[in-house]
Amino acid sequence: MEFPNTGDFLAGRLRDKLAHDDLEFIESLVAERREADTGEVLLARGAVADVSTVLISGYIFRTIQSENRRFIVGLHVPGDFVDLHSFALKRLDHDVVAAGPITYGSVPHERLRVALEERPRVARALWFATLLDAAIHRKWIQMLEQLDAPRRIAHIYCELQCRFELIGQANSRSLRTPFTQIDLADMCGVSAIHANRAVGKLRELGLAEIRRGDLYTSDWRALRQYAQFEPDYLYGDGPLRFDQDWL
Amino acid sequence: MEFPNTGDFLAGRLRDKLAHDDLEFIESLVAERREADTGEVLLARGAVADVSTVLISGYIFRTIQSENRRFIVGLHVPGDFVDLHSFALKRLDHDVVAAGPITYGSVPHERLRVALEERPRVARALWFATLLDAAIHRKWIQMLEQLDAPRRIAHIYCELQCRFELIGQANSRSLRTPFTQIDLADMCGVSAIHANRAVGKLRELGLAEIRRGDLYTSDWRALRQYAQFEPDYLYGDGPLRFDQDWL
DNA sequence: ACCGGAAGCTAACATGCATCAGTAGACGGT
DNA sequence: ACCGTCTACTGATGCATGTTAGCTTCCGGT
Repeated sequence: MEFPNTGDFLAGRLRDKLAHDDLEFIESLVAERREADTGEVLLARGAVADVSTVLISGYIFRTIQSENRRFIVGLHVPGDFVDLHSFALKRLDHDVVAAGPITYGSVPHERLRVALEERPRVARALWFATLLDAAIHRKWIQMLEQLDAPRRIAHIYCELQCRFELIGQANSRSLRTPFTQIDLADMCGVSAIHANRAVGKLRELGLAEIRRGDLYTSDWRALRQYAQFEPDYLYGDGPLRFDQDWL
Repeated sequence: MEFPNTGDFLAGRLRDKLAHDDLEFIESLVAERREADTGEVLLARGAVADVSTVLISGYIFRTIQSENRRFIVGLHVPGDFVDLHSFALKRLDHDVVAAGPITYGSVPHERLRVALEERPRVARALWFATLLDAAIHRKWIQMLEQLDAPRRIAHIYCELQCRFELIGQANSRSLRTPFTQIDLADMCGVSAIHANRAVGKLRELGLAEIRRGDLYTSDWRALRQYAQFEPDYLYGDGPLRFDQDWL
């Protein structure tokens, strides 16, 4: 799960948005590299932190815990800053949790503060990252308003695949995740049993095979069409494409 | 719909977060004051703007248009900056639309750029505003994953009431909006017919009466409890309370 | 080899919601 | 005064999803 072709471990979505020395600078912010395992809470709702976290390998959930049930309201891939807001908001409204085994880096807020003042391009890139998160949130809202359970699951995997493509880590025929069907259910807002039915339906339709979280398909295009997935909102290529030159 | 007790027309959520001269400064950014009516698109998906918009009175929807249907993915009240992202993202992934008659102010990006450089406290306040939007998005995701239609409608009104309280514009027994039942349906991801039944159910339960978008209730507490509404995520008072001193 | 727990899977029934069809009142245009 | 359109409202039917219960498979621990 390391970044290929480079020693950079955190370039992620920022890679082609920033000059090389800015990337190196961001990496130099990381004070420590750590590991965590399934279910470990990196930052709990309401807690105050003096570091922010960047995901290096694996997946991270944003979850909101209610009385009976856990809801997954966001999902992160390597290269994402997962709690930049803890810097600006002081306390987070939700939990940040490891989904499967991960490695991550810690960036002390003090270094972040200095960086934001001295490197305007870095500041903009980080702002872009939080706005991208919001765009993804909006897409999830639409997805929940519009799609039935099998399409929601397909959409989530399509989004993940696309985000991996954007950081150069996608495989063409499979997408490995440690998600259980319960995780999928909590992302889609359906019961675990129904998530199981939905997975079955995708298999039945010949669109995708999901086993132990790993998705296998021979036809991403068909899957994307079924899920009504349109990647514009990720600001990669296409009509909404983001250029750092803009700012 | 003017702000009470002051000539300030845009203090909004920022009022108690900033010193008076910072507030005056933000207001001085507004180059022009305009009006718009139901359905007018202030900023279309994919369009490039050289101004950002602050809502002065009325309501604004964030919408995503799909082939057959419109989805409302966000909602704004007076004092909100509704397209700060157009500044940083260049192009927006969704439409910004007037919900009923509104007045709004336009802030040229050039002024914004200067302001962000020269007034760090203002920059932080605006960053806070975009992060607050993201927190509201997350709550909507949870709401859609967790609640049935009547509770979703109740939750939306509770959130609005709370946001008006935070800007000092709430009435104790009623909440006026120009929303049609179709609007409510598009926010909740249900059909207009079902939105109608949901409104009927709230009336039947004696929790609230919704007529032409206006909600009347004698017991906000009961309504909040029914909708499982907990206002933490709005970063007003309470455990997550936001202090500008933090940064 | 055995056990126990977690994940995946299935069936049967109950509820939420969509869809289709249709009615009634409000409103603006002519 | 009339018409058409938009919004609110109602009933009937079918699909999507929740709930409960029970079963299997896999896997780690002893």
